[in-house]
Amino acid sequence: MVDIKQIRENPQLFKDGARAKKFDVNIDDLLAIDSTLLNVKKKLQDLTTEKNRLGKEIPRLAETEKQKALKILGELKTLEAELNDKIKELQPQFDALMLEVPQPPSPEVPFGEDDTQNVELRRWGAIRQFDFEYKDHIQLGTALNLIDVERGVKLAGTRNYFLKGDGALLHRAVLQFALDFMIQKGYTPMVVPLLMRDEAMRGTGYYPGAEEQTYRMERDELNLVGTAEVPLTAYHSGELLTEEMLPAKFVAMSSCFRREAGAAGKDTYGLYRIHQFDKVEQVIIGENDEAKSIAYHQEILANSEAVMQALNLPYRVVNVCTGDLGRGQVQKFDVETWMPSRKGFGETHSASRFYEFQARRMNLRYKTAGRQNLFCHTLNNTVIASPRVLIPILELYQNADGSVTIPQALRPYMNNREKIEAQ
RNA sequence: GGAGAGGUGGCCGAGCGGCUGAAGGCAACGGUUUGCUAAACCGUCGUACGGGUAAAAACCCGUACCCCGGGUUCGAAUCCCGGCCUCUCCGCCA
Repeated sequence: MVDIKQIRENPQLFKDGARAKKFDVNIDDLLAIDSTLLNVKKKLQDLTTEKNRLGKEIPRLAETEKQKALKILGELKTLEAELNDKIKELQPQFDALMLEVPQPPSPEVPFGEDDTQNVELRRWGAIRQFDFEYKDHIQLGTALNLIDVERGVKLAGTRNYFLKGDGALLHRAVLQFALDFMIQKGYTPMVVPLLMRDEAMRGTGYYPGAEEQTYRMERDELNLVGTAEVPLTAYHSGELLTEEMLPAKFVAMSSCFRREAGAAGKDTYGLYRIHQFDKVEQVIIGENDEAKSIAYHQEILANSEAVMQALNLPYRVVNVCTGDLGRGQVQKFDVETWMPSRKGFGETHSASRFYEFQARRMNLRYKTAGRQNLFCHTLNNTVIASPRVLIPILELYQNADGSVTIPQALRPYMNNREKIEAQ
């Protein structure tokens, strides 16, 4: 959520921001409701002042005076009810609109329509040239008995899969490696609940908007998270932290669930777009300071790059353009990893910073040394998501004989083996 | 699932329908003392919104807020109803 005062002062900034991000929200309507609401509230306040004043006199008045005062109070009460009705009508409209207003993007963000207009910032690693006919991850996974999509679909429908044998081990290895890496960087490891109340979904900015993308336990009014970002970011929601607690750095490994509604027919092959996967996620809850936020953003991006470099996977970093930004994001860097079967880079990481956007929604604040209460800044990024990252690992580490070399960094997690071979 | 208890400020915890924005304690902040730290003592110390003076810091006035929403009342933290949440005991289960 953004600050209504800032909208009042500079509505154009928010109009432009919404348009660039391709969100449809009527700032003029919002401001009109805001000013009416403000006006009604002021009237109500004046009226209440008068009511309170009169009420306090009552016990001290003589009988006739008292009756007179009571009569006036009665009239004031009818007026008060009218004003209250007006507020009850407008306040929900105001609140709903406020949840819709996007955070304006940083000036660093390139203007663009969609992900094709994201701007590449840098590349790392050499893209492997094959001197034999390479297989894609499904072919490899089937031949080596690592992946079973057919039975996943039989039991759970499309976009489901089993990982099996070394496939299951490789999946665990890459996640554990990433988690250990982050712990060593000083991030606090967390095991988090995956069924979240609507409040947490709203607080992180997923609701309203991502309801269709979310599996929901209707009976219990709980939502299966699409990322550990939700529990980690909302962990301190509603709290007043002290400045010494910041920055709070968390890392969690969790399963993630996504309905992929609206993606029908897209990326239907393989393990790229699936309903359930596991992810190690990093979250920073920081001070209300843009320079610090930007530094943290670089930090979480560097963490993910370090993991990819340790795995020796070629990737590029893109500066995500305005049209591809979420409602709350100020700026987002995606890490895209080379995937031979896609003949291109596929998104494997997404590093976002939000400034106060999420913290405002969840009332996440801290007290400064100067004893001022400020909203925190929040950021998050993928550390590793699997099985998506198994795509480049399997495909890039494959050998002409059909075996797959285990990346050096993962060998300690795979009983120090060097290769995955057909049994 | 059955029975009961409870939700008050950063935290703990009192609270008679008007004198309570809320006792007391802890924490925090400022100061005195002290070679330093600690202790002791004195003082300050909720949030949001609106209005006023102001460049700002700050200050003043008002309103709201003691889980949420309704109600009773001239007046509600306090009484009534509904909801949400937490805890304890029993049962069941991992």
